[in-house]
Amino acid sequence: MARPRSDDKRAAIISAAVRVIAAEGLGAATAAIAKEAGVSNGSLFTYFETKAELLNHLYVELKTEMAAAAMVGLPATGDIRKQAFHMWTHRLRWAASFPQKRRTLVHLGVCDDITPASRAAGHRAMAGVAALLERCRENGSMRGTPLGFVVAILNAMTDATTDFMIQDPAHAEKHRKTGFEALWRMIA
Amino acid sequence: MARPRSDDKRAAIISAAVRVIAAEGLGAATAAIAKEAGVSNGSLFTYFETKAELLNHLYVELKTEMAAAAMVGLPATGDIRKQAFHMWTHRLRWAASFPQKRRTLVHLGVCDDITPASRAAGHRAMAGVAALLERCRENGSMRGTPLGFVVAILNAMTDATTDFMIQDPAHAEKHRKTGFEALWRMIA
Amino acid sequence: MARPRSDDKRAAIISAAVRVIAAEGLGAATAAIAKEAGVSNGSLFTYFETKAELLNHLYVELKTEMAAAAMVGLPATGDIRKQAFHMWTHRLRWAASFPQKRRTLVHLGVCDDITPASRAAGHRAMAGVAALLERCRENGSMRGTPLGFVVAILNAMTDATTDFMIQDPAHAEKHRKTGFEALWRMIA
Amino acid sequence: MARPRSDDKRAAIISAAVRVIAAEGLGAATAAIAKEAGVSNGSLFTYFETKAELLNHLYVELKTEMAAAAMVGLPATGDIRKQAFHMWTHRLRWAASFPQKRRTLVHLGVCDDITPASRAAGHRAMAGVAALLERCRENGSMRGTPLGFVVAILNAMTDATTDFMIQDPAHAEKHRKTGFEALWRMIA
DNA sequence: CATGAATGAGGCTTCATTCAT
DNA sequence: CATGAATGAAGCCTCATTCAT
Repeated sequence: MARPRSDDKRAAIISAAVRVIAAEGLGAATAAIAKEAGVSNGSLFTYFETKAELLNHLYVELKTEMAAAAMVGLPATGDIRKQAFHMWTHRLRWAASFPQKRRTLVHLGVCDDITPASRAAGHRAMAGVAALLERCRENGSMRGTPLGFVVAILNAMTDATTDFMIQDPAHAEKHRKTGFEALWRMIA
Repeated sequence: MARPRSDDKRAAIISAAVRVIAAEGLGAATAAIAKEAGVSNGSLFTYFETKAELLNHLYVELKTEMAAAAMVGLPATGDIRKQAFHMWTHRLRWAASFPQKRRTLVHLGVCDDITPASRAAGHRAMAGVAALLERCRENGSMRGTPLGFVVAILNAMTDATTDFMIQDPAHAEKHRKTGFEALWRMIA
Repeated sequence: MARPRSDDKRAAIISAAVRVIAAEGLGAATAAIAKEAGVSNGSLFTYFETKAELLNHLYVELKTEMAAAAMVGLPATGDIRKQAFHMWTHRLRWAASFPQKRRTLVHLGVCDDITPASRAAGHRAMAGVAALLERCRENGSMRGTPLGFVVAILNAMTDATTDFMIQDPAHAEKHRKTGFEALWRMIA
Repeated sequence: MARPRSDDKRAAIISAAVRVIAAEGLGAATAAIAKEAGVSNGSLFTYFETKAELLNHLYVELKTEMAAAAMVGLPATGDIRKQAFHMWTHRLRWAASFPQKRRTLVHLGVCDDITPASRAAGHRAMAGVAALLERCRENGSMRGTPLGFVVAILNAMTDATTDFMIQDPAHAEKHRKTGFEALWRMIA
């Protein structure tokens, strides 16, 4: 039944795209991505019909991975603050562990080619995070405001903290804590 | 490095660039910008030797304008919280009044062509804001952390709040206040 | 040169090619033809080693079919004018009944990939028509000129008449007759 | 006022297109045309925004030139048959003198990129020819039929005759006459 | 200096054909 | 043999930048 479409190759393209886009920005040539993936120029287009489609998949995939990383191993029960800190820590750890992924995600966040559908998928991926956040703020100062706003603030805080951890890696650990305290003061 | 004749023309190019980049992203063609500015194709390059140079000037100019807008009419004396709120309000107002400038600035924030020198200039433009912030947090919970971190958080909060005011304009006023309260809880 | 298994599949490809080329011109992708034929991408190339080969077969086949259609049911004896009119009518009817075939044939008539051999085969397929024409003109004004020229004129007249019947279908019947009278005046 | 758009260059592109398309068909690469015209790749697109636009201009230009050639030096008065023969002769002479132009025109006649507007312009260019034809047939056997049909027949006859003159150049002169007699019998 | 034509290096995508399954 | 993924050479067109006028 012919050579089946290879999941490996698809994954190779996606991960090559992360590397190349992190290095060159969204202007990165599809040819460069294909080469980095060890795949022919045209093959890229059997996996993604269009550069925009590749970008959209990348966006959803990275956002999903990030959200999953944030929630992995979350203690099912226990102090809500502890849970929130777990999420915060894991999300920052992901950003620190995969700086190219994060950088690419930042690029994609501003990219005009990302469709509303992809943005929506990104939001859905964050559902778990949002739910956790909801419980954090349900008795706190932000109890009245739309959850979306709180999520936006979380994202912004995460980005700022990450940026600063990268700029000043010597005190990364401390910045992580400071960031969380600030966040907690805000929402709880 | 003779200064080109017309400052008007230069300004026209910059403001055209804002409009075109807001609409089309950083991929906007220099020719499109020139046309929007009512200037010839080639003239653009007598005012900016390179597209990258134009982008850098744009970045610094917008960042400076934004910072200035935030500080304009700041009551010289009086309650620090009131001053901070003034700054917060004016900065958000600027973002709301010039959505294209804001959008362009977001694009430029992620652009690889912006040099470290330009980023530094952007920081310098924010000196007044930073000083105000310093006074806000000098007795607060974030007293120990680098000022840069606090500035980063302010920027992130501003962006998130602006995004949400745009998404949900019906309650823009309320979001502005909510955002400020959250910010204040964090840093003061 | 083992004959491939399925004559059906071969026929499916040919008839798909007619449809696709009629719609998209000679630039039609082999993949599109294969898909329309319900056959895999690669299979097309076990039936026709090359796109050019497919086009050549198509050319000969259509030309042959057209010639056969023109001669089918030709009264063996009787008035030569009546025979000629029969041929004329049937040929036009074929063109009207299979507009895609005709359109494709027109495209192929100008295609650089059609070999002299294929053109020759096309001529051979027209032998019956040519013989009939020979009898038409043997006592007429064109008695001295090469038969090939007369055939060329017949073809040209057929094309022009068909074009006009398509353009102005309300009077198709009348145009057919007008065309034949004109032809007859010319050659008989 | 900058280098003005050069009519020479434009003409060079058009005539290069004729040569290249005559040789390679409509699949000819724009790059090949540009090279043949002694012009850069991209320059072609300052003169014709699109390959299709080039093709359309080519079509109208060639059709117009052909029609003009047919009518040039037409005796204003005198025998209508003589006038028709003059037109016939000059048109065939044009086809013989510029075989590449004719060949390209044949290609373009079947090209899907030629717009209805261009076809209409082509018809307009043939207005003089059509008027002459009208006078030829006004008392003849085709007096009742639409002029468009008669024009179509003329074109078809011209093409057939040209083809045959090319195939059998030894008797070109004779074929021209034979063709005209046949035409005259048909329409007059 | 202003203008806009000229340049040519790429960029994205398509496609005939090959080849692993 | 059938299948459809793989390949990579083009193709069309865009664009930053240069240069003739």
